[in-house]
Parts: sequence; C-alpha cells; structure tokens
Amino acid sequence: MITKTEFQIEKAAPIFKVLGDKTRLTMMKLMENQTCCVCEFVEIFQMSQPSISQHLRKLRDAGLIKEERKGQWVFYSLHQESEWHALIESILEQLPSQEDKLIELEKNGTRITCC
Amino acid sequence: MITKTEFQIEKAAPIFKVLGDKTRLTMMKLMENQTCCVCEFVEIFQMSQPSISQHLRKLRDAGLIKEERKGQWVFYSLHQESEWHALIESILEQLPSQEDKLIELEKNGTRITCC
DNA sequence: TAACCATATAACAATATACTTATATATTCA
DNA sequence: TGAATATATAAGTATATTGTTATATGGTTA
Repeated sequence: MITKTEFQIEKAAPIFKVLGDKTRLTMMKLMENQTCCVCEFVEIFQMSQPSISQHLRKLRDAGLIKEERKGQWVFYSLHQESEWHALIESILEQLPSQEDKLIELEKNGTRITCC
Repeated sequence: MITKTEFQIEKAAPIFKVLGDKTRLTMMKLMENQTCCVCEFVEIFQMSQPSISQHLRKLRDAGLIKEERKGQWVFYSLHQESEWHALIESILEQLPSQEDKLIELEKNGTRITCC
C-alpha cells in the first residue's frame, strides 16, 4: 500500500533533482525577483540557446516556472501558484543574489535587445 | 574572475542534487529526529546493502551526515555542524514525516537486531 | 510572401548515476 | 584463531543527464 507520505516524498525528490544543477539553480535565483527572457539567460551563461531552452523546459515541466510569450520573445518567471512555491521561496532566500550577473551584462554592453 | 556569489551557488547545487533522490531524501527525513543504523535502512528500503552504503556515502561526502561506529554497527545522523545545516533543516521541516516506515518495521517483526 | 529573429525540438555523443554481484575490511564472539 | 555479522568498496551494466549541432516552429517586418 502506498501511503500519503510516501507519495509526497516521491514527488519532492524530483524537485530537488531539478534544482541540483548550477545553471538551473542560478536561473531560479534570478527569477526570484524578476521575469527573464531566454536570450538573457543565453548571454549570462554563455551557453548554447538549445541548452538554455532545455534547462528551462525541465524547470517548467517540474511546475516551478511559467512562460509568457510576448511577440517573438518568451519570458519566464517563478510559478507562484505551484504547490512547491513556499518551499522554493524558502530555499532561494538562503542563496546569494545573482543580480551581479545582470549588471555584468549592462557593463559589457551585451545587454539584450528584447528587454 | 570568480566572484563569491558564483562560488556559493556552485557549491549549493550539488547539495540539491544529492537530495534529489527519493531514497536519500527519505533517509535525510528519517535522520531529522533520530540516528539510524545502516541495517535499518536496508530493511526500510528493501534494497541491497551496497546500494544503501553508496547512498549514505554520497550524503556523507556532501557533508550532510556524519557516521559513528558502535561495535560492528555504523550509525548515521545529520551533521549539525555542517554549513548547510540551517538550509537542510528548513527543507526537512517542510517534508512529511517518514516515521511510519520505522513503525512498519516493528509491526512486521522485522525490527533490527542492532537497535 | 520572403527573409529574419527568437525559441523549441530532434538526434546524437560524452559523461554521470544508480543499481547489481563479488569481494574486502572491521568487529564480535565462540 | 576462526566463523559469523555488519559495512564498505570494486567492477560492471543499464539508464539518465547534459551538452552539442542541425532543424523545425512561430512571430515580425520589409
């Protein structure tokens, strides 16, 4: 017999797995306070666009973020209505701000066209 | 240049990765309130002893738990002095109790010799 | 409509993960 | 000391993960 608590911990583990990658964890921290565009992430992480898309997909499939299309751009932000949102917030607040990465973009003049 | 915040999030991601497995996450929740013996885990998870040992090693290598040998048995418990302990506690308290798994052992009469 | 941009998906390769079985090590006890 | 018990490690295998390049999709604009 599968008890309720077993079910819950089995649902929680994949949430941590998806957070267990430095790219995705940094993405989540960046989205803690703002909506981010795919092309921003591509700049920030210096990683191929498909790779960024695939990371975002995992976060979205886990229900942690939501997407919003605006013209040709897609913006991602935390999915506030997620059943995991309280847990996620309590985790993110214990991680250091990653806003310097956005500021870095400004400085380099590699700020993105879309935003 | 690697900034301090980059370093920290790069250190945090592997912590979530190690929690991102249902066996290890359940182990952590069980150890939240008590010290557990390897053989208990073997019974609870109905998994081979080497597999249990390997999971415990990952938790230990991440600095999340500590071991204490008592005779032929090895007991594991949360590593309270870990730099991650506050984060870990805040996570575990949001997960459902797994104590029913220990109670189940009692009922089945498969309670372990060591404890 | 055609060219162009942003994003997603597909297919693939390299590496990591989580089991398994076999074996080594450490401790107890007869 | 030798057998028994508990745990750890090694080696191998199947599967999962994360990146890549190539291509498809969707929206914009000339």
